[in-house]
Amino acid sequence: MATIKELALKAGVSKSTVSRVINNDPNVKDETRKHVLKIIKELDYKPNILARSMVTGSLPIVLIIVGDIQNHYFAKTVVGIERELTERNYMAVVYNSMYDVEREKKFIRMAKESRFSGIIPMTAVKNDDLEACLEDIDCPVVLINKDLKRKSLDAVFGNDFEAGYLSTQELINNGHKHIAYISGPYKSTVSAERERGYREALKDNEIEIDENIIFRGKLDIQSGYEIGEEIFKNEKITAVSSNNFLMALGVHRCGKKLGKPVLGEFDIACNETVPELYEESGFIFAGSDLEAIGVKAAQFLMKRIEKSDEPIQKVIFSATRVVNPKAKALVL
Amino acid sequence: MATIKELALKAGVSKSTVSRVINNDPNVKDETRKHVLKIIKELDYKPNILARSMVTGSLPIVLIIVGDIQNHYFAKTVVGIERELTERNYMAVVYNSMYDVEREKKFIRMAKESRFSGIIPMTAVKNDDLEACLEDIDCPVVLINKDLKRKSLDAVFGNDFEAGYLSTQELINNGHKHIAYISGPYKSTVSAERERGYREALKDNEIEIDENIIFRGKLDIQSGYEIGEEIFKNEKITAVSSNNFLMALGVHRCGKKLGKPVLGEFDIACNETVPELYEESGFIFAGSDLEAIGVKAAQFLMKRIEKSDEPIQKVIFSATRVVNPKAKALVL
DNA sequence: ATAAGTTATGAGAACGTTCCCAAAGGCGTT
DNA sequence: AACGCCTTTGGGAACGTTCTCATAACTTAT
Repeated sequence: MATIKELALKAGVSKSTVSRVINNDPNVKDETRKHVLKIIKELDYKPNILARSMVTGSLPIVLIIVGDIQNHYFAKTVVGIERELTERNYMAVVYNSMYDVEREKKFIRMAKESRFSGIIPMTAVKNDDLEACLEDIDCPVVLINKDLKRKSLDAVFGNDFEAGYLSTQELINNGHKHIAYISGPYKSTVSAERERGYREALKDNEIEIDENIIFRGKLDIQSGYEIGEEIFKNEKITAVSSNNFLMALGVHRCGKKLGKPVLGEFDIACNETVPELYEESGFIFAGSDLEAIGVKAAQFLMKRIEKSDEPIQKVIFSATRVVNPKAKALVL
Repeated sequence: MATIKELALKAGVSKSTVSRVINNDPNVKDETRKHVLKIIKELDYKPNILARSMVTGSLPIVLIIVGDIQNHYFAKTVVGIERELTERNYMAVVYNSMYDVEREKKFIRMAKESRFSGIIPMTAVKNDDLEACLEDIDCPVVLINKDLKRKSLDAVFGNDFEAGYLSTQELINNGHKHIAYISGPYKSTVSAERERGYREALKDNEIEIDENIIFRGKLDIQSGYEIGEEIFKNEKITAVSSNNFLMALGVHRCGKKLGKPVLGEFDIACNETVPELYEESGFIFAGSDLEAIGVKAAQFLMKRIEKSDEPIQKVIFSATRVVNPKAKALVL
C-alpha cells in the first residue's frame, strides 16, 4: 500500500504538500492540488489512519458498552449511534458486558489504554461504580438514561414518566378502572419514573390508587408470570401496566395458561418500546424512540470530540404511545 | 499518560529493556524484570496501542459486518465472536449494513484503509459481490455460512440440512403425517438445505412428499401469515415446518386468528434457533448453536492473524433439536 | 529596481512503540 | 590469562503521518 512518501516522490512535491492536500489545507496552489489529487487517484492512496492517530493522539473510534446486544433496548440504541458515527467516518466498537460489572470495569480501563475518541457507556454498573471508573478519563463521554452526581456530562434520556403516564392513560381510555401495576427494582430511577407516571395518570383521572395491586418484579418473564398469578386471582382487575416488556409477556402467558380473556377484555400495557416483532402483538406500549436517542448521543459526542465549548446539555426525548392499527387483529 | 521513555528513565534502564519486559521477552534478568514491573505499576503505565500498531502494522481490531444487529441470527453470533476476541484482547467493530449493499461495500473499503487485523463479513451481499470486494484484501477473513467460488477461506457453517431433518422428524414423532413446508427464496443455499432436510426426513419415514403443500415465502411474518391462510384451508395438514422463525410466527398468528388449534393439535416447527424469549413458545425448533459458531469463527481468525500455516478449514456445527420441558405448558 | 508583504513549498522533528544490531558483562574452557 | 560463548543491555532506525518553522517564489507599492 502506497505511503505519503512514495506519493510525494511520484508527484514531485514534498510530503508536507501532500499532507496539506489530503487535509484540505487552503495554502496550496490550485494547480498543485489538482496534480496531487490525480496521483492520489492513480496510486489508490489511502492515508494510514494509525499513523495519523499516532500524531493527533486519538483514534476515530467510539466505544459503546452495553449489557447485552441481544436486548432490544441496547440493540436499537446502538443502531442509532452507529448510523450517525458511520456517517461521519467514525467507528463504533460495541462491548457486551453481559451485565458483568468486572467486565465493564475492564472495558473502561481498556478504553483508557487505547486512545478512543469517545465513550458511550450504557452499562448496567451502578452509577457510583461508573462514576469511579470515569474519574480520570480524558476523552469525551456521553451518557444515555444515566446521570452522575459529581461529574456533569452531556446526556440523552427517554421520558420514563411520560411512558408510564401514556400507557396508563390509554388503558383508562379503553374503559379500565382497576389497573394493576408491575414495577421494577426499588433503586432504579427508570422504574420509579414509570411508576410515577402510572400514579399520576390515575390521579388525573380521579381513580384511587390501590397499593395492593402494585407489584414489584424482577424484570424477567418468569417474574411477570408469577405476578400474573396474583393478578388473575383478583377478579376486579381488568388491565395491567408493566414496567417493562418481558414482565408484560409473563402476565400474558400466565393469563393464556389460566384461560383468561387476555388481550380481549383484559388489556396489557408496557412502558417501553418493543422489538418490531411484537409491534402487532396487541399490547399497548409507550416509550421513547431508542434509535433517535442513539443518534442524538452520537451527535453530542461528535461535538465534544470537535472541541465544541457549548455548555453541557441534557436532552429528554418524549415518549409516544404506539398504537398499531393491526393490533388486536393479530394475536401474539 | 506516561510513555515508555519516561518509564525507562525512572527505572534507570533503556526503552528496549522496558519494551522487552512488556512483551514478555525471556532475555531479561529476573531482577531487572521485577524492578521494571514495579515502576510500571507505580506509574500506572499502559503501552500506547496506536504506537505499537504503527510499527507492527495492524490494529488489534476485527471488523464484523452484519445485516442488522437487531436480528437474532446476527446478534447471537456476534456475542460469540465478541466474547472470544475480548478474551484475547482484540476488539470487535460491528457494522450494521441494514442490508444495504452499497453500505457494505463501503465498509469493506474502509476496512482496507484502516489496518484491521481481520474481517468477518456476515453480510447480506450476494456472494459474487462479496468475492469482488474481498479480491485484494490483505488481512485474514473468516466466513460464516458462506462460501466463495474462486477464493478458499476458513469458514464456519451451521448444518441446515440437519436442522430441516430434525425438526421434521420431531413432527413425525409427534404423530403427524401431513406436514406442510414453508421454504425461503429460491436461490438461497440455506433455504435449499433446510428443505432438503424436510424431504429426506419424510422419505426416511416413508411419507410421500406432496409438492402441493410445499410453499415458498418471503421470510417475514406477513408472508407466513398469508401462507398460513392456504395451509389452514387444507384440513388434512396437521403440522408445518418453516424455513425460518418469522414465517412460523406468521402461521401461528394466522391460525390463532382463524381459531385453529395451533400448538395444541396443530404443531409448528422452524429450522433455526430463536431468541430466548421464544424458547418456551411451544414451537419446535432445530438449528445450530450460533454463539458457538461465532466463537469458532473468532478462533479461526485469531489463528490466521497469528500466521498459522494450518491448511484452510471449514467447520460445520451440527444442529440440535431444542425441546424445552416447559414448551406446550406455556403459550406464546 | 528594491523593499515589504503574501503565498506556496519544503525540511525535518515529533508522536510512542518495536526490532535489529552492536556491545558489555559473566562464565567456563583451554 | 586469553579466548569464546551465552546472557543481558543499550542505541538508534523505522513505522507513516502531522505540524512547526524556515525559505523560496511571487505580488505589490514605492
